[in-house]
Amino acid sequence: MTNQTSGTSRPRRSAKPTIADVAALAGVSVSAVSKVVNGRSGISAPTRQRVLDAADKLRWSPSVTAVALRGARTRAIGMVAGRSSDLLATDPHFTVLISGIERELAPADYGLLLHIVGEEPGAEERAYRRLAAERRVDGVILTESRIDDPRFELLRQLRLPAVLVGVPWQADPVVSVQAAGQEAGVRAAVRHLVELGHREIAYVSGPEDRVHTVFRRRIFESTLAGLGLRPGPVLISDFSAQGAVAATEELLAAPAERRPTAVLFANDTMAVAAMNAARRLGFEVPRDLSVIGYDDLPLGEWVYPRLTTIGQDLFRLGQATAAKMFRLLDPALAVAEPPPLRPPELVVRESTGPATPL
Amino acid sequence: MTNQTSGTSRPRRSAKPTIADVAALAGVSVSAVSKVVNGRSGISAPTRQRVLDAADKLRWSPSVTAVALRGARTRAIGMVAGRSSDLLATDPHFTVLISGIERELAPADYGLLLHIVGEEPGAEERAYRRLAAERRVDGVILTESRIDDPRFELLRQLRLPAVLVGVPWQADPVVSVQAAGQEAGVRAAVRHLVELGHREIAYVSGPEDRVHTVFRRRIFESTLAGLGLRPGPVLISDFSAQGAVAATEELLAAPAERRPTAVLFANDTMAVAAMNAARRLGFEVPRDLSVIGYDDLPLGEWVYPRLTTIGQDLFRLGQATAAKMFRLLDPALAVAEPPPLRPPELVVRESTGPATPL
DNA sequence: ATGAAAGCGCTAACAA
DNA sequence: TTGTTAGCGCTTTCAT
Repeated sequence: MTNQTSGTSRPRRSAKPTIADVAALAGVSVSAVSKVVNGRSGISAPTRQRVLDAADKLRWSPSVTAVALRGARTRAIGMVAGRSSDLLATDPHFTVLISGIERELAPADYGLLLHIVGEEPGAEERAYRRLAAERRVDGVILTESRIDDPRFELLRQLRLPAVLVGVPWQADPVVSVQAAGQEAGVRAAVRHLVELGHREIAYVSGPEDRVHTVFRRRIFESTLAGLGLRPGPVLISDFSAQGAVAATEELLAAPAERRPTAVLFANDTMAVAAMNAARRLGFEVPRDLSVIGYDDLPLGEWVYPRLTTIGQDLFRLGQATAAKMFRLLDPALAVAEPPPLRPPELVVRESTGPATPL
Repeated sequence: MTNQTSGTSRPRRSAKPTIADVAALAGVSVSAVSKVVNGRSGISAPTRQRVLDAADKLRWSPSVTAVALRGARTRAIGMVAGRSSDLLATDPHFTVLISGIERELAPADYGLLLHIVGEEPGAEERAYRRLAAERRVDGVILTESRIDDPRFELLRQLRLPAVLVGVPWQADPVVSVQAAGQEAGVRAAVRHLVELGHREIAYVSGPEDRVHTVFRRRIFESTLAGLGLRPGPVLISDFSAQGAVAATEELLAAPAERRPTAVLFANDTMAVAAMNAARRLGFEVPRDLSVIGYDDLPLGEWVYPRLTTIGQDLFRLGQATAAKMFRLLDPALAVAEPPPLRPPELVVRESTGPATPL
């Protein structure tokens, strides 16, 4: 009765049930159970039902660990965020993206394994190497495409399936996800400002090694050129609020005739920080300075004045990315086609207004 | 030569190396390799070195999957966020906390498996059940303690080690992490306002089923009572910016003699949204209304006016939580003692000022 | 000090 | 249709 001898029989103590317990309870073999849970053929209806009942009763579901070891999927996707936590805290960009990814992963019973590494050189590479060596994930999602991104080669070498969120640089050998017509947003923003009479328009960009940053700056310049205008000052900043404040101070310190009357920022957080900095310097938005952000985060709705921004649906972008990953790993995983991506578009609110003549 | 017969020998194709490859290269047995990587005794120095070299050369590290199956750790901690993604996007609270957790997990080679589930009833429970049934994680971190939190019983039943971030309700049977002296923050904030001459002080709290919310409201009320004052209006809101805006509109709509001259909010995001809402209604902060937030997120530094808030070091709280989890799972994992937690303290900036006499 | 071998829970070939 | 069994990569007795 109180025996605990080896594999004698079924009365397990109280540990987690295994496939063997289910098989025993259903009175079938383990392989029968396996076939049922994996939807393989060659199982009679009554048997299937008995297995299902047993599994249900025992609250059993296959151990991902064992399945993974067996060579199949780990049912996890990795993501390495190489940003300082401070930046992460300021800019919800990532959070929204991750939420979108999750929304797609969850129904497929996939998890997201997150690694937030600092910006120390090598930290990111180490994280990917470990993910691969330990066979922890089926693939990784990359964000913030970089020019000549070293991660692509690394991942190829590591044989880790990867999907990039956003704009690839040249013919980068990694699957990427983005809406067509990326240039629409910045283009519309510039036109909007020009229509409002602005002639001296500044651009505050993120670090120059980021693809999207460079890409957008080029659109900015070419749109202006197409309108026969010359671009105002272009400042390279980081993505931080402090960076935006510093840039704003610099821009507004210029003599009035060279001072920009409008600024485009690389993200909403920077734009909002800039509005506040401007006000602190005695400039009123949008009367003295028009400001445009990027991303259309909820933030923009409740600041004062409400932020005019270039909207992209990051949540949906996350979804699409995860879906692409599924298609890459195993088309059977991609249940439903996610909603299509829309190009970024200008959301006009209150932070832009007519240029005030000097 | 071109054989691919079974376990004949070593010339693996190009797949990931296994412990056997390392053993072969080092000319030892697999168990020797295992002992070396696990720091077991009974290995001579030269052997250890040969193994290390071989592992290094092959860029091998143990498969977490196999280790986990073997019954040891999965080297992953789970976290289920039961918030709408919109709230997540607005309030970086979570992000900072997660960064802190990560900082502690990473050196121990632990990953964070994140599940963002919506607010549909049952979604959260399902997520935990799956985490447990699939044996995906060694333990879970819980946030946002709730009154009579059903998760504790669930997790106990699931035999899933859990650590709670923040204030437990009564004698909840879950390990929890928080700094001593939680009441210090709100208490100092109330005193600060009273010293500035405010007598009609409002409180806008989060949902009433949250422990920290109720806890803070009580401190608010008791501090005021201790000062011989009666609390102003207490509004129950959600944690959203919209909620804060609505609450502010309600508060400011009151006739002047009953209108609060200061408000405490449940978090920084709400406070900032409220400042903007007030301005939109023609009230200037802090002249007409003093505003205090909670958390001390970076946001508060660059809004205008700069936000007075109750600071708690969420990053460090995350670290401490992960450390506690390690201690719970296996004291050997807890490498260094994390820095001690400090009680929340008032950070006075620009959003609070003297009460303007009627 | 070192190695052989038995599983951990599962899947998939192969038998029956 | 059903069951038996050999591993997946690793750790851990138990021999040697």
